[in-house]
Amino acid sequence: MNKQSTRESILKAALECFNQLGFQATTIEEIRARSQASIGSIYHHFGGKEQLAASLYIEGLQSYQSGLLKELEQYKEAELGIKALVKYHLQWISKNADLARYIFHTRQAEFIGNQKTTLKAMNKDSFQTLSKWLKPHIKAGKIKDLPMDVYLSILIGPSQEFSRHWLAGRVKTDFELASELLAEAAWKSIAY
Amino acid sequence: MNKQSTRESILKAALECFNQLGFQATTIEEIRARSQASIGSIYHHFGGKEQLAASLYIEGLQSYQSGLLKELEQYKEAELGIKALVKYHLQWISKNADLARYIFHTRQAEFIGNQKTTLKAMNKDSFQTLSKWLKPHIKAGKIKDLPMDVYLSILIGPSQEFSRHWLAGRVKTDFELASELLAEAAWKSIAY
DNA sequence: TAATTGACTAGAATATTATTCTAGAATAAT
DNA sequence: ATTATTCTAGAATAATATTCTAGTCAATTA
Repeated sequence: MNKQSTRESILKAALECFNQLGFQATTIEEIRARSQASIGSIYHHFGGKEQLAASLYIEGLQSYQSGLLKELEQYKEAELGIKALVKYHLQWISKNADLARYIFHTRQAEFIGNQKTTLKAMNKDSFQTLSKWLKPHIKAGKIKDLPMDVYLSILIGPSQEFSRHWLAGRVKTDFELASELLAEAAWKSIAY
Repeated sequence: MNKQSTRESILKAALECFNQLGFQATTIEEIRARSQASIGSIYHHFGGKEQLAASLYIEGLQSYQSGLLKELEQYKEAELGIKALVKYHLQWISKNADLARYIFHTRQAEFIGNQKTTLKAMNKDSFQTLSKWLKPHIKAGKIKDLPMDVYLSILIGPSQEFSRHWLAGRVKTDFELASELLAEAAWKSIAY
């Protein structure tokens, strides 16, 4: 009966609330009630509602990103890597639907104040790792040479868009099938 | 010296505030001050902070969507239509950066309560118009036949993703160039 | 083991902010 | 011209976030 740490309970309750009620409509009181923590604890651990939202966002994104990059680095071959990337993205979202709903539906600008720096660093980091992985394949003529930002948009955009619809419950297509189709499409869109 | 209607001033001030400070951090008082309206007027016109945000969102989206569909319907030919679609999307975003920043960065779940129905209707509507336009081209074997939701993700996703980065100021590539590249890519990704 | 320290919990007190309400001005309808 | 309706104002109130003081607990040191 290993009790969840208070901090964990608060994060969990907050995620529930934010997804169910939206950020602005969830009150600290509601989070307190659901997590069975005290107001004092919440403020001790997070400092406020915004920072709480930010922690949730950043910790979630971190878990997603690190997994993504770890996955990618297991592949040497271009096609396999690209497809794995897309599949990982979709898999992670379906396995962590609540967190994904929060992270990928959320308006970043909302809470980022202090954390802006952290976030930028994280993005830059994974951007670079990705670029580094791609470079040799571009040089080898396996995949097209486009401006990196256009590149990423073409590669990630469709999965991102699809996930958004799926999370919102607006998708009829089987997730597995879609995953295959999107991986294939991503590869086709950048392969020579 | 045709004075902007009070309602307009409020919307304008709210957009400014939401983009600059984020939804949660903007106070009614700040909107009142910037719009030079009274608290009473704000509540009279919109009913509350959430509904104000919702109106901004819905009216903006409406303007975007109707333009998009009107543009599309001018083209009979598949390739031209698809490319025009992508270009319109990007153009609209660059011409209406503030509104776009608000609409496409915003977390829908946030305020949608009452308006949920309105929004669904709008989406369904444009979804259908789009499907109808695509159908003959699919039948004619000009473009691939994929599940419609996967289809739209591939078509719209990259531009959406690129816009997000551009609006966040994270893009180095020239917007015009990117626009061409993305239109081309969109076409390639669905053409037979 | 007792004392000390720092992290953590509690919830009442306070401050901030959203919303309601009452009154009146401007505009439109009859 | 009179009446109804929409709109503007801002003070009064209610809801909510945050701070503050007083503790508890668990680890560390003397």
